[in-house]
Amino acid sequence: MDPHLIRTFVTVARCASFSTAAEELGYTQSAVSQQIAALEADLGVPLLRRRPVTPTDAGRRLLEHAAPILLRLDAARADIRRASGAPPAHLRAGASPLADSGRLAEALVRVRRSMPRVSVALSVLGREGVVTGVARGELDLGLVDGVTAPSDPLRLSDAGALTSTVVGESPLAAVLPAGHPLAGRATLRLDDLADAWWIDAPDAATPLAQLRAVARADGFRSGFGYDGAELSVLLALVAAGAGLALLPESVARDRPDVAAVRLAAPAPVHRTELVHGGLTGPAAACARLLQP
Amino acid sequence: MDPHLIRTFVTVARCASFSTAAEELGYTQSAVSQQIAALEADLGVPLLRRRPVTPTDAGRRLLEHAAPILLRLDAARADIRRASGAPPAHLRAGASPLADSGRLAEALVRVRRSMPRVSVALSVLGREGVVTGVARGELDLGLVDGVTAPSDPLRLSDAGALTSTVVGESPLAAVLPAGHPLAGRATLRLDDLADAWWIDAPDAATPLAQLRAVARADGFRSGFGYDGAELSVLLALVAAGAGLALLPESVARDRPDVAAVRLAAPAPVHRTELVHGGLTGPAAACARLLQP
DNA sequence: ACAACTTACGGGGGCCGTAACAATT
DNA sequence: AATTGTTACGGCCCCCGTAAGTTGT
Repeated sequence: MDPHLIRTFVTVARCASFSTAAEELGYTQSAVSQQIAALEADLGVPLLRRRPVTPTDAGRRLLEHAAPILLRLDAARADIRRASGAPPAHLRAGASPLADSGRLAEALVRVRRSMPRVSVALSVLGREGVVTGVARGELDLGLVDGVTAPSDPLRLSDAGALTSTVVGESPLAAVLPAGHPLAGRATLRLDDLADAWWIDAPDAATPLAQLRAVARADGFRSGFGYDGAELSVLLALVAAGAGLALLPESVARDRPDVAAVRLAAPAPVHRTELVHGGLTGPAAACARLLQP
Repeated sequence: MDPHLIRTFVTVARCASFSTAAEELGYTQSAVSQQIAALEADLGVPLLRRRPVTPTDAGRRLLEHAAPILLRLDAARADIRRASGAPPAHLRAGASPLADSGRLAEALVRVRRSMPRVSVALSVLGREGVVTGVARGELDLGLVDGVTAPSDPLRLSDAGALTSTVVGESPLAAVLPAGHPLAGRATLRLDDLADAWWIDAPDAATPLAQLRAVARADGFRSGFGYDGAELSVLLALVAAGAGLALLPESVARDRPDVAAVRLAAPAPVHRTELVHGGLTGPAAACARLLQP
């Protein structure tokens, strides 16, 4: 189970082709063929059906394990690099779209003002992207948002030695078209919304899987997906009747075509957490500015 | 970051010696020396101080990552083996000391009675041991106990594709010597016990770290450790005044020398969960018998 | 001086590339 | 027939073992 082999296996499965994967990895397709054969021999199970190239059941299992394994490996390397070596002269921050990036931006500017020699960069990525970026050491800190029961930690994908602290919470609201029958209500219960139709927008809104976990209920069907992270697009979709979305209450203000109805207590909350793998140098200064 | 190298590194660090590790691994100490050198070259950091052999900061970081990484690798292999291949003709079960092993034993006996050709084995291990055993495929199912807030999952070490279901809960009690000033109370609050002295018995009682996490408080000091899993030994220690222990209420019955005082609501509970990596064959039958 | 880790060096096995082969469309 | 994956073979590199070298106690 050489990570090297896992990596090529993942690539082959994604490309659904030995030759394309070989090109992408800089090998000959013969080498790739041999690597897959070696992996299958090691595990004693065929992982791919050929022509067309499709993962077997065993292969699908391996695919599920591959990403976390490779991530942990990268995270370990990054963590070790952090442990030794001078604190960096730059600050790379990441934020998921619904995290309070305004506050982060302000903190970054203040850091740069007080330490003019450090270069600062901010990236907005999906939740996964932020967490994995921090884990891999590509980001010095990240602001990730999510939905949980109050006073419960966010369930982030586990990459090992990451620590996270709460930097903000805000009430959640179901966002619906302005004319919707429920739009007049003062509050709503999450359970009552399980039967509604939702927009599946894992980056721009609350992922439906997270929603089901928090509500401890199935349902939350979706017939409409949105893969981007643009809030305005999502709100336009809601207004057009594509489905509902669960968002922090504040985002729906100043839009006449949608209505936000706050969830009734006991309700899950929208929380943003600061994620990092050990704060040193400029990142530590930035983190201090983000504390309430 | 070849897993092979990580493995030897862990062994060397544990043995605090290249030569002893080499013997244990079946290599020459020269080979081990070269492997460590290769790993250090790959990471660009010294991992060990020599003479005496001691991990550096970076090495300590790697040690923390190593176990989860190697576990996940093993877990992936086990998961793939499970996915392909006939359901086994045996049933290997594990339980942590405070899990309801009586109920498990009964279920195992009934399984064996209805399927006389399957061989059954039961091991009592530490909590970690059960979870890792199931993850590695050495156990078909495990019964693990722990302490959490009600309606909160047990926080098990993450090895990937394991699923767990609740099979039982019982109230928690602080166990104290019979003559203790608090022994007469009807109930106690966990917060009030943070300043007491506790027995650090991670396998036989609630691990103190878990206690602090549930209580959301520091404290729970310890001046006395017990490494075994024997409940009678632990209760004898409590009776002798070594410290307090948090246990399911039932275990302290029939012992005149200790008193169990139930925790006042809202209190954490003692819960045992069934852990498995996909139920097939006899394991599925056993799991059905364990459902309430 | 000894114990223990490192370095030098040689052999063998594994890994990749070239090229011929096989199988599927 | 063309495309794509497999097998055969040869070279190179990596890895381990032997043995000499170095270092800290």
